[in-house]
Amino acid sequence: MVPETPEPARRRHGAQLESALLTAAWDELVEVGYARLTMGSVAVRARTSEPVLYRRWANKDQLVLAAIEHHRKADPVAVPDTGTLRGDLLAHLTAVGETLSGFFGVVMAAACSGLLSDTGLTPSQIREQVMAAQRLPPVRTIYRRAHDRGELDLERVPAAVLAMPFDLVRHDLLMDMGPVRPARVRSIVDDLFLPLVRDHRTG
Amino acid sequence: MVPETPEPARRRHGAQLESALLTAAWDELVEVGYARLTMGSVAVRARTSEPVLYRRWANKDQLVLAAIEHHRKADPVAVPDTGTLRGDLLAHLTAVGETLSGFFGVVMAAACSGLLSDTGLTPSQIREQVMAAQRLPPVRTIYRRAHDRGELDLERVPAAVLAMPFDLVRHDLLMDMGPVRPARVRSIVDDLFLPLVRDHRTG
DNA sequence: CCCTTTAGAAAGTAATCCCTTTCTTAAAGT
DNA sequence: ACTTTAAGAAAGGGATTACTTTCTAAAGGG
Repeated sequence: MVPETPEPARRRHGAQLESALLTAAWDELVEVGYARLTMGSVAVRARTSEPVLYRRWANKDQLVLAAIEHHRKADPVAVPDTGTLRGDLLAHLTAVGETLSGFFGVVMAAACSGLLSDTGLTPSQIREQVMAAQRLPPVRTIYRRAHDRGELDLERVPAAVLAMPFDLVRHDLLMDMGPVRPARVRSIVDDLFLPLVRDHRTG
Repeated sequence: MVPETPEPARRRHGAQLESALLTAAWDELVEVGYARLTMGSVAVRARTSEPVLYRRWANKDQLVLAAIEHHRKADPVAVPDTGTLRGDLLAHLTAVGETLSGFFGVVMAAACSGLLSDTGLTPSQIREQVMAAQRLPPVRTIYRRAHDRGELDLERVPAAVLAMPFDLVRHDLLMDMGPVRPARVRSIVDDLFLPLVRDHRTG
C-alpha cells in the first residue's frame, strides 16, 4: 500500500522563512486589501501557522508595515543613464509606472483604513514615512545630470515644473491602479515637460 | 426642584432625519475611516439607534455609498465666470481644492479597504462610478468659454495640457488629504498651464 | 550525537461588530 | 380624535478575528 502523499514536511528557517512570510503578506494585501487581510489568511498563504507570525511581529499592523517595507526594498526603481534628459525621463517614468503599479494604491488604502490604530500615527504621517523614499531622490540625479550637460537650468526652472512629471505619474497610479501606458508617459514628457523646460533654457 | 435636563425627546422624521444620518456617516468616515466606522458609532453620532439605520440601508456598505453620494450632492463645485481663462481656472481649481478636500482620499480608502465585499464591484469600478461626475464636465465649460473668447485653441492644445491642472489638484488632494494651498494653485496655472497654452496660440 | 531552538498544528479566549428582535411611544396622516 | 407609521432604546445572536497557549518534532549548532 502506497503511503498517501509522504509529504516531506520540510521546515523553512531564518531569512528564507521571513521573506516568504512578508511576500505572502504583501500578496494578500494586494489581493484582498488591508481590511480583509487576516493573520490566518497570511499564515495559510505562507503555508505556516499564526504563531510563526506573532513570534516575529507583535500585531497585524507591524506585519503589514514590514511587508510594505520589504516589497519596496525588493523592487528598487531603475534610474538608467541614457545620455539625454528626454531619454532618462522616459525610461525612469516608465520604470516608476511599472514597478510602483499597485504600490501606492495599496499603501494609501492601508494607511487610511486602519493602520493608524496601533501606531498612533495620522494617515498623513504614515504616507509621508512610507512614500518619502520614492518621492525625490532618484529625480534629483536625473535633473543634476541634465543640468551638467547644459540641457536644463536648475536655477531658473520652477520646482513645480520639475515635480510635475512625477506628480502626474503618481496621479495615474493612484487613479487607475495599473501601470501607466507608454503613450501617456511620452505625452507627459513631450507635450508637457519639455516645452516648459525649453522656455527656461540657459542663454 | 428643577427636573434634571428635561430632554424634550423630539423625534426627527423623513428627509430631515435621513440627512442627519447621512451627514453623521460622512463625518464618521472622514474622522475614523471606513474600517473603523461602525453602525453603532454612526448611530451614536446621529443621536439615534442602529435599527433606524437598518430600516433605510441593508448594510454598512449601502450606508457608506449613500453617505458619499449625499455629500457629493450637498457640496457642488462652483464654476464661476470671471471673464478670463486665468481667472476662471484659479477660481475653479481653488473651489475644487476646497470642496473636494478629503473627498477623494476618503472614497479611495473606502473603495480599497472593504467596500467591494458586498457590492461585488472591483475597486476600479467603484472609483469610476463615484468620481466620474467630478472628472470632466465643469472643465469643458471653462475651456469652451476661453475658446470662444480666443484665449485658447481647443483644436491645437493637447488633451494632456487641458487635463493637467485638474490632474495635479487631484494628485495633491490624494497625497496631502487637505485643501490645496493658494500658492500651489497659482503655480499650477502660471508656471505650468498658461506657458503651455501660449505655445499653441491661434495665429 | 546531543541540545537548543523554533516551525507548525490544534484549540481556545476575549473582544468586536454586523445585524436582528422586541417593545414603547412620539409623530404624521386623515 | 383616532389610526398608522416609524423613531429610539435595550438586548442579544452569530460570525469573525486578533492574539494566546500548548504541544510535537524538525532543523541547525556544537
